[in-house]
Amino acid sequence: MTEYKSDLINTLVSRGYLNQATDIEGLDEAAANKRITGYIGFDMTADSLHVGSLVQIMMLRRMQQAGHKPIILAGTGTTKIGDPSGKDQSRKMTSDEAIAANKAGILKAFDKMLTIGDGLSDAIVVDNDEWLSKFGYLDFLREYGPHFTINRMLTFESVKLRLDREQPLTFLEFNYMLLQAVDFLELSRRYDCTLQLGGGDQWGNIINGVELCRRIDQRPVFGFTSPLITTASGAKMGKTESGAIWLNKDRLSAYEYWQFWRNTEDADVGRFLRLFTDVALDEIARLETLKGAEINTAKVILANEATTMLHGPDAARKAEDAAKAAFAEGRTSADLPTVTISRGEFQNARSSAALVKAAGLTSSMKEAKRKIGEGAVYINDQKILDQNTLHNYEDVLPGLGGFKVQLGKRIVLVVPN
RNA sequence: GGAGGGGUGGUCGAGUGGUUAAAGGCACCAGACUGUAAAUCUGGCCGCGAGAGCGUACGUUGGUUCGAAUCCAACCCCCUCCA
Repeated sequence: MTEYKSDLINTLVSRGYLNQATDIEGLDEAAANKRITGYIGFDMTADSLHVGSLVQIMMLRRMQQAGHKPIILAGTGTTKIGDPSGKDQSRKMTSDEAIAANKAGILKAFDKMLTIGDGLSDAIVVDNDEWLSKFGYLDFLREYGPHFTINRMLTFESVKLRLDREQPLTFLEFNYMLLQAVDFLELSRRYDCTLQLGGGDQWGNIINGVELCRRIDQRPVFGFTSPLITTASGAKMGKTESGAIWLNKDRLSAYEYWQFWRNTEDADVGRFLRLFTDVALDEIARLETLKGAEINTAKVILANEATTMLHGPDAARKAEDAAKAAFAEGRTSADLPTVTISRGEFQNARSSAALVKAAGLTSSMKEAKRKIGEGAVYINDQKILDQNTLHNYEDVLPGLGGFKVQLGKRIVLVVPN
């Protein structure tokens, strides 16, 4: 493997973040000689990011760890347009109010993962609405239009995908790449930002920015993208039917976040440890070689590290304890996800099926009953065979005040009040 | 504006008057096996009901018919070609 001069590039490459980069030697040189500033833009399309964006956040973190300065670009302006990259259909327009609310939610995760502030390598948050919303149409066209040819724009993956599939690509979306290119130019001027990072699907958008900076300001800037992270079995990471793995606590509890990492496939453990934790490379190399059931210790480390980084050490420890109690020792801990139900609805008892449904483990009574029939349900560690078994409120677990309701490996504490 | 094609369950995609809650694939959930893994096998996968069954559902709204996702009309949306 090539040795790079800078800590930053060495780290990014050796931990598996490199997919493509423009002039990596030039970037390496720059990063070796001075503090550089790099940014990643985030869409404000939901009120929380999910693990799909975690690689991106980690890259900013790696920059910070290496003493460089990360910029978190909140894409309020660009979200008003909608990035067509990697999507075979247009997104619905998001209202301005929703975008503002989403921004607040999304920024919470960055507080945990990065140091944000005024220090030399502290991250800063910038919003592209600041400049994008100020352009007049004619001014914008005259200023930037001449630097882009339709011929070239048509060659980009995001555009070709739509055209090939005969899916509509609106003029609105077609403009997205110009706006992102202008973002890079603005950031390079305002903050001396010389690096844009992003996911693999951002390559086209990024090189447009790199080229724009060179054409207009003759300023050499760099682009760097990460690979799309899939699991060893080929699935897109972090998207299950039961819901995305959200980064915000109010969307997904620390316990469930911990469980997500704990359930990593064997074949992914090493790669994920490198990407998503700060564990040293030689230690990871050792953990990877664990065979059979022993690799579970590596998964626990992965879960603990990842959860600590996002939700803090206390949350991680509680999640680990709760999991250990539930799976290894058959105990029940108060740190399991909790659902409250109202006693009023039922006089003195609830059926097993009703508890499973109330716990949110199934979406309907019907399904709850089915699962009971399959022998998948345990309540207070008793296997339930009859869906009509009644559970009196007096039977809640002492000390916890709730029923432990388990469907497969998912466990929820259902507390009547 | 003109001509043609199309809108089916989470998704892809069959079905063109009754045997269709709607084939099949994927995704997803659970069980078995295990190590809270993968692979494999099994079951499930609109809702309510213990069940017979009932209620909703094939872009929308009406209509024809004993009976429609399937036929007709109007409307909405999408695609292709032409202007």
